[in-house]
Amino acid sequence: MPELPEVENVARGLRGLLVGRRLTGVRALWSGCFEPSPRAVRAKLAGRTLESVHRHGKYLILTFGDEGSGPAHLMVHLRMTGQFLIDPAEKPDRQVRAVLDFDGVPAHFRDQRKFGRLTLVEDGVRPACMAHIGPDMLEIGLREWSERIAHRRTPLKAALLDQGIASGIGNIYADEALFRARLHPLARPCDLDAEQLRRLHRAVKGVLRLAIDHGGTTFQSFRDFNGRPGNFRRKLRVFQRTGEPCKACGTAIEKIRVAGRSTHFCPGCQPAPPG
DNA sequence: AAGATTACCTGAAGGC
DNA sequence: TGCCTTCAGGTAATCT
Repeated sequence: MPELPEVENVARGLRGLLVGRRLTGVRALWSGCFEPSPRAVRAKLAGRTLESVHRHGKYLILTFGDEGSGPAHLMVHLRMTGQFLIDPAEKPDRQVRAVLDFDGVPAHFRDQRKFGRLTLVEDGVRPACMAHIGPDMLEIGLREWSERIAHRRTPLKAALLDQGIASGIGNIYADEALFRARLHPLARPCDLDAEQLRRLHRAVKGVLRLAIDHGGTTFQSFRDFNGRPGNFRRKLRVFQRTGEPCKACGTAIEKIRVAGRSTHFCPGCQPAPPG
């Protein structure tokens, strides 16, 4: 389940191995992952050189140069199960949806559940799928973040997952950040004082940075560009630890449902909000 | 208007 | 063994 730390690791891999190479082939094994179509992506990008790889929230932005018309971009969202495997030893398996060839180096876009998308974006056009996306969670400062979240009445868990407030947090790191900030997932942003907001902002950024350093979290499907799993899993304090003792206080971790998502917390460290 | 629900998909896991 | 149901989570669209 790629969230910001996993996507950041993918971005670093693509950047290190593919920038400066020419996109020599675009093969669709499942055409549905290309927007608007494999044909359009091929027509616009084939033959051009990958100039940069950026990340914004959970999006990857591949920018291609050469050609008089100015740069063009391929925006990638891995959604739930997407991965990029660079120069894999094996041929594409049944879950590989696209192969991008970079001067003989194949990049397999693999995605079990077909939710991921590779979207062609013309330069200067703000793509529709980015229109509602807020600032990247690693870039946003306490003041701006507070302005965007502090008036919300929805549960904290839902607010953290709202990509319009700040982008990059998913289910795993939302739970982990709330634990580290000692805040209950059902507490409301509008009820937090300045100190609690500061603590949460710090906890979110801290857990994201730590996870990046550990190569992300792997449950079933996340792999880095070499096919290696991330090893942040052993650092998790609450996520998928239902019934196990809290590492801080020993209380059994509980699982509830918030905003339609499974939510893990420690009742001892994260006391219920009043009401 | 914001919160909740469903659709999009596939595969793993659990129940019987 | 095997069929059936449930669950997993990111996001857009649809409903309340």
